[in-house]
Amino acid sequence: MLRDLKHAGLKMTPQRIAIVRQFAGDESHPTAQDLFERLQPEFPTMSFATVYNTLDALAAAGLSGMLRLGNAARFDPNTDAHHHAVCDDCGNVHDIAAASLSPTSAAVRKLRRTAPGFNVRAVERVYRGLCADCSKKMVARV
Amino acid sequence: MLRDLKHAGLKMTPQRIAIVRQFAGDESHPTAQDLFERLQPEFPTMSFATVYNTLDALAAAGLSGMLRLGNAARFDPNTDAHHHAVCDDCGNVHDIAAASLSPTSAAVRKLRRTAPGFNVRAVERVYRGLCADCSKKMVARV
DNA sequence: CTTGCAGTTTAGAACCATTCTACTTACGGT
DNA sequence: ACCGTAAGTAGAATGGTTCTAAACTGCAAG
Repeated sequence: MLRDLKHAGLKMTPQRIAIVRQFAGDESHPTAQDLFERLQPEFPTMSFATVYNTLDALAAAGLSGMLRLGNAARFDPNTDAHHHAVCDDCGNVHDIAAASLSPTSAAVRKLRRTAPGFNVRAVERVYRGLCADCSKKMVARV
Repeated sequence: MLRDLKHAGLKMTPQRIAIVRQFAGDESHPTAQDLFERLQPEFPTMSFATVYNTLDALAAAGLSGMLRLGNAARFDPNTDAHHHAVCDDCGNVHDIAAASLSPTSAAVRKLRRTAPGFNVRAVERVYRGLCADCSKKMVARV
């Protein structure tokens, strides 16, 4: 990811390197707040704007994505096509591999009927339910 | 919807009646701000909290849903199973009818593989692309 | 019809996430 | 080493949502 950052013509500042190190490979879909807090010890003077600027730059370079499920935006370093499974109870988000986000021809046909003229680019899915841990807790609670 | 409100054991206040009147059947997926502004002329003293409280009550009674696509939450009075098509350009959201939000057996099988233990309840889809109007504009712009 | 009270509304403050601003700093090409 | 400019900083500003404490009001029971 660092290599890609450089390749995208972005300057390699210590802050960016630290953010990327913290972010790349993180599957917890952290918020800006999360990343900011984790970097506090190393960069006590870092500003929120830097976290947002860097995440925006990564997104603009196609190196990361964003996800909105609650009040706060969650950032996602996984650039492979994938969907998300969200736990109704704890709110944790898991990645679900997908072959592709491109609409299937069946989806295109359906949209032609229900939303004529809409030009689909991608189809995202959110699976809602209970994650493994919370499913167990629910059983225990009864 | 008003009947359902009463049936859900909620008090019929003038504010709630006005909100429901404004909201029911609205396919624009309004934000709290939108509804608040539309009700200003009729209820100049109404508070934001009332709009949120009422929308929360409706959601709790299963009479409406919520959707998070940008900074602001959008509310959705359509309780039929459906997905959403979001325009990349103008941000407008259209409903796409769906037979059901229950996971297909294929989806359940896939999740068993990629997220073992996750207990799916519903599958929501977001179709991203350009709406009919914006598609036209894009063509015109070239 | 009156009463009581739990559920509602209100204004405004508080809170959180995000963006903006004006300024300083420092990466990286020459 | 120098310079231009991209990036970082602190803090204020903005926008959305929730909270609080006090006043009000449907509505069920008398």
